Amino acid sequence: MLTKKQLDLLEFIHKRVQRDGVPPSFDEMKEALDLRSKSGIHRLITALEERGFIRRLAHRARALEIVKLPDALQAKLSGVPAPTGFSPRVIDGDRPDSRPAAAQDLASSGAVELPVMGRIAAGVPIAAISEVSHNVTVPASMVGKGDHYALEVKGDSMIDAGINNGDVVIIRESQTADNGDIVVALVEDAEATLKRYRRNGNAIALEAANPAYETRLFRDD
Amino acid sequence: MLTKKQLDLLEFIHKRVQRDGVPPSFDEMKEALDLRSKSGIHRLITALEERGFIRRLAHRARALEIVKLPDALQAKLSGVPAPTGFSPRVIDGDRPDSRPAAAQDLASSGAVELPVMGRIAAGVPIAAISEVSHNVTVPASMVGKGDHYALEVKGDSMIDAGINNGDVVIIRESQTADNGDIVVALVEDAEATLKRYRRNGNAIALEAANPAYETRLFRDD
DNA sequence: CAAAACAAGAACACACCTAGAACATCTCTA
DNA sequence: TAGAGATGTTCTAGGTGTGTTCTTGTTTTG
Repeated sequence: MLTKKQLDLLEFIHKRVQRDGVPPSFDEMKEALDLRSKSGIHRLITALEERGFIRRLAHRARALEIVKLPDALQAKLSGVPAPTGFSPRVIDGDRPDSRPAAAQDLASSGAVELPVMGRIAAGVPIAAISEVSHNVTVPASMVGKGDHYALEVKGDSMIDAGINNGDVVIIRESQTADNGDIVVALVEDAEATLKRYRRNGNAIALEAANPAYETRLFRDD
Repeated sequence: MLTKKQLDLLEFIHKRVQRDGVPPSFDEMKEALDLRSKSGIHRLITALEERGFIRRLAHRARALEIVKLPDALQAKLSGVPAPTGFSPRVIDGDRPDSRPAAAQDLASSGAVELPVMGRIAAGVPIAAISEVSHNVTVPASMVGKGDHYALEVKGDSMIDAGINNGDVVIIRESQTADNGDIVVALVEDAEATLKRYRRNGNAIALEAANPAYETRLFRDD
């Protein structure tokens, strides 16, 4: 999936994040790969992003994040013997309730099972999400790193973003959101809606992707 | 499932990814199989992709990835009858004995694998559908009775029906269509488009779900 | 606010790569 | 044994990956 250079760069980024907790700048990557120019790095980064290995924010310093590692690299870095090797990693028996072990099992066969946590309003808010209603199986390619779950969308407020009434959306759990991300917004602990997130100073805007709905503004807290 | 040549190639690719972390180029594969031309490799790769053993990005160097290994190869390489695909990011090794491969895993977990037969234009027609480009795994609940396949939608002509550019649609093969059904229309044996079907007497209308596109009318035959 | 740090990307050169048509064999299987 | 499919080969076309130099514009920081 990746060329040698791309793999090298990914490995370097990963090491730096491990060591410093901060991704390297283009200049540092340039040095690491022994290049004389940053624009080569720029293209490699673009290629990695295109292939889904990293995520990035445009025009932001060091704003990149490793989404997944290729199998080869993962084996190498973790010291775990090669995949075909016999590698019984025992997982403790405690299955975290809402994240079924099935999800992991299936990953190897191109599919992942995710819990559907009920419905969410894209227009009018609905009671907050809590219970697992059932599971759906989705292609593994839809799922990146981290914990995920699914929600059924009710309403049409995100229609311009290609999210229709009745669609099932896959949500990645995260502690942060970037401007323009579509997020599950939990407002006043009671209503959960799907909105586009935009922050401006200490104001937060939740926009619908449908002109018929208004943007809602909130204060920082 | 695979011919000898296909299996050989798959084995070679697997070994190289294991060793280098980087998949081989067509040229390297050509050497490995002792061929004088890369186009033979091209066909083998296509065959492997069609059968779901590898995934690939078009027009990208070395952009291929092994999705699964046939049982025979797996046993051979590991010396141990491994239960799943070879992907290491999965927790393997703690399975109740040998569950063969993807097919069964999926069947028991509410998922079905369907072939993606290329792209279809929702706006402008595209050459008729024929070849399998890769497979997708979908929830079993999306699939009813009969044969199904998948198509990737290109264009926006069905946007009002909730079908967006880039969506993958699941098609059920059928000999008949009712008024209002969305069908894959094969017109004059050359163009395949996604349209809403409507019959009136002996005239057939193919409507797009986007006011920007015109309804096309055909005679019965 | 200005300087320093950074990301984006155009343009050029060159090696490396993928896509696919066309034709001849060869090998199974109905 | 005919037909379909798999393979081997040759040839052609065109796109990609990388290294380099320079320029432009944005963001972060002191």
